[in-house]
Amino acid sequence: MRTIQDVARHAGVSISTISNVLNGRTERMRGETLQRVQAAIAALNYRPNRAARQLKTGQTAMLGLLVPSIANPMYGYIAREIETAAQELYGHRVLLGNTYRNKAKETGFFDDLLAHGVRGVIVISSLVDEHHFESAVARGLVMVSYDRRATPGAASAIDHVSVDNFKAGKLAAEHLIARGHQRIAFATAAGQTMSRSEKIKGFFHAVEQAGLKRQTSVIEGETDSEYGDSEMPDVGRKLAARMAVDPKRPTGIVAVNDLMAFGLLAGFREAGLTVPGDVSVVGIDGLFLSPFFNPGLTTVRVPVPEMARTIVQRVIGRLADPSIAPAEFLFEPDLVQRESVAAPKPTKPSTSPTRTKS
Amino acid sequence: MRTIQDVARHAGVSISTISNVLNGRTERMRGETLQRVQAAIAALNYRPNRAARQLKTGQTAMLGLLVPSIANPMYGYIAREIETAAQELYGHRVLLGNTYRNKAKETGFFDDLLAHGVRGVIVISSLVDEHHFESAVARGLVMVSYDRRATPGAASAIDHVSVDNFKAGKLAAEHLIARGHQRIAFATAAGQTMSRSEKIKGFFHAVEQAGLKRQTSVIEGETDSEYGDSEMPDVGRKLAARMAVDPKRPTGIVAVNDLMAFGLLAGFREAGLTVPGDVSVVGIDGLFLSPFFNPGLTTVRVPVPEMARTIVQRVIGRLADPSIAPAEFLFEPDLVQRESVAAPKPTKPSTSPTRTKS
DNA sequence: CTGGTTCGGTGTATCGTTTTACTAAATCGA
DNA sequence: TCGATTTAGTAAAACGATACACCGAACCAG
Repeated sequence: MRTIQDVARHAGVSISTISNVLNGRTERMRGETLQRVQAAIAALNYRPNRAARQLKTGQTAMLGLLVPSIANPMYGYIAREIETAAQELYGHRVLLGNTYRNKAKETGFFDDLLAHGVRGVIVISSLVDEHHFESAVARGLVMVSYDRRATPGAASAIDHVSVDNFKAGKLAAEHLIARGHQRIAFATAAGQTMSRSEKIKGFFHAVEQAGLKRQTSVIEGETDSEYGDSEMPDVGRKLAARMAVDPKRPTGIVAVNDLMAFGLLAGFREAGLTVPGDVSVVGIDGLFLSPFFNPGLTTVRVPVPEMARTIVQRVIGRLADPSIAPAEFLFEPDLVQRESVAAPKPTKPSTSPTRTKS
Repeated sequence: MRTIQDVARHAGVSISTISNVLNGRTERMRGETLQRVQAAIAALNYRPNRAARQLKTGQTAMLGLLVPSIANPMYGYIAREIETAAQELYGHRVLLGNTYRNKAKETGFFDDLLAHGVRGVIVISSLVDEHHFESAVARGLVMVSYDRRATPGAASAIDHVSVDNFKAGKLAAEHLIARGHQRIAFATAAGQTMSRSEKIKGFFHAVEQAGLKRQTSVIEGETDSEYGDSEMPDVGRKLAARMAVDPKRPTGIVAVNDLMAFGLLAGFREAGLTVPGDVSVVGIDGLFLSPFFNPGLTTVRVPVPEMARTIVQRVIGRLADPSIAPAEFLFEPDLVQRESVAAPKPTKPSTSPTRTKS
């Protein structure tokens, strides 16, 4: 590897001059000198040593990205958009860490980022205890969090960019209600996270507006899905098996996310029920795989690319100007209809068949 | 952030001594001194500055990981296993880059790794031209490649760890043949990659053994799937639509990967065909989502966690000892049976119905 | 002619470590 | 008791960049 010294020698100028052109201070020199320096850089194929630069300036063009598990296709999608935006828009690289929703792993990641001189970090986490976040911020990290609303009232040191989960839950429930469902449920994994409870609030809001409150419920999987990927469809499948044997089961279900919806689909099928014939299901996320399931999954889509751009722009922006105050950004989800929702079968066979036909 | 100076002052020793304990040279000092230093480190919550250390030693505990798209669940899975192994087994962090199978992006990633002082890189790529890999190795990178066989004969500067793709294709075809299929096909995207052609060779090997060669074919999607994720199921869906209208279509299909198989499933369903009733399909990969499709996808599983550990162990090992020669590692895939394969329907309706019932 | 400004650069301390000498004190063998 | 070792630790020169303070020459107004 070439050093700034080599370039200086090759161009016949001092290293200060090289450094000046490297950092855009070209107004201080003759065009001819600039040319010579640039020629030397090109000739030697010189790239500044980032470690040296970082040691001196304390800055590095790297961002940390912490996800529960990159094997979860939703996080993979978000990560791809974030990495691409960071790279193409701002020339930053990203350091990835899987946390498995484990606090020690998250803390360890922050330690390493700090040690590596990385000052900007994007976190996707749903740990309820966010104390270690605040302490990481106190130690100098600029943090933006995905899909994790600020605790209302509490002034946060962290940017929050999330989808409007309340609206997502509401949209899903309203869709079921509009199709005529009266007994609906919200299916989720055990354990509360902020985004989950927002979705549930929105879901109940729609239900109450329709006067259906007494007939609706929240159904929780037996275990929390620790990583948020492989286990999630499994809890959906088990939930469906449980519901299938209940004669008073809901006719329409909104799943906390698409992965759970996929599991629900499989579970109902295995129990001999058809979707949407016997039961309707709507997901939340809008995974690229959802149209390929059978039936194609109706789901509430999260605008991932726009959110990713905002996230990256916030970290970089606040890194450059620390006086910018943390803020909260909310994005609008929208419903995409496919084949997993239909009108419910009439509740009692004794009801006049004309009502069904109307 | 504390520096080694602060610790030295706090412990009442020189910075050399601190550095010595940091680097395990504890045999050169009294136990009492060691204790004092450790206490000081703990008291100040000191972490060595990696940039400074790297500037001095030229080493950094970071690995590069280059994937076509982290939104592809298969790459997400591999990435998770690699990151976890690197972190837990060797304390290394990973720098992620999406390449979109674009040569300029790959080259740019190598440049940045070098500039950041990262010397070990893991690449998942299927670009046919591997010249830029060799040149990156020449510039000092230690590289291990996933699922990309070495070009036979040519001594490579790169480690290759892959699944036995020949066997994967063979296993899939044999399964179809064992179930009685006589007219089978291999479905792939346009564009050749090494792993694709190995799979096809294995596929044909099985077909020839069974004497079925004349009736079997390779069916190519119209466009290459540029990223390897969202587009892949789409080409499968279109392929299925095309096949569905062909009266002499194959009764059994092996898909180049699970994502394409998912698309095939959806495409046949939309065309009014049932799987496995009208046509059987088997995938390759063993994605965690494959059991949740309808029907559950029969697929050839690749042993990702074991491969990930080998990959990481190779980079780290060769980084530590440059005299180790690059090698090739082949892993065995295995078939996991689910519901997407059945015996074919009898070819002609005029055939005695007793055969069908038997 | 002279003092002040630009212009076009350069010298060098510094960032936080690592590591190769080097040294003062203690111990030891004969 | 003396020179040689060993023990326990330290001094200081890098690593490759940045940026502040400086400097000589040319120019210019009065």
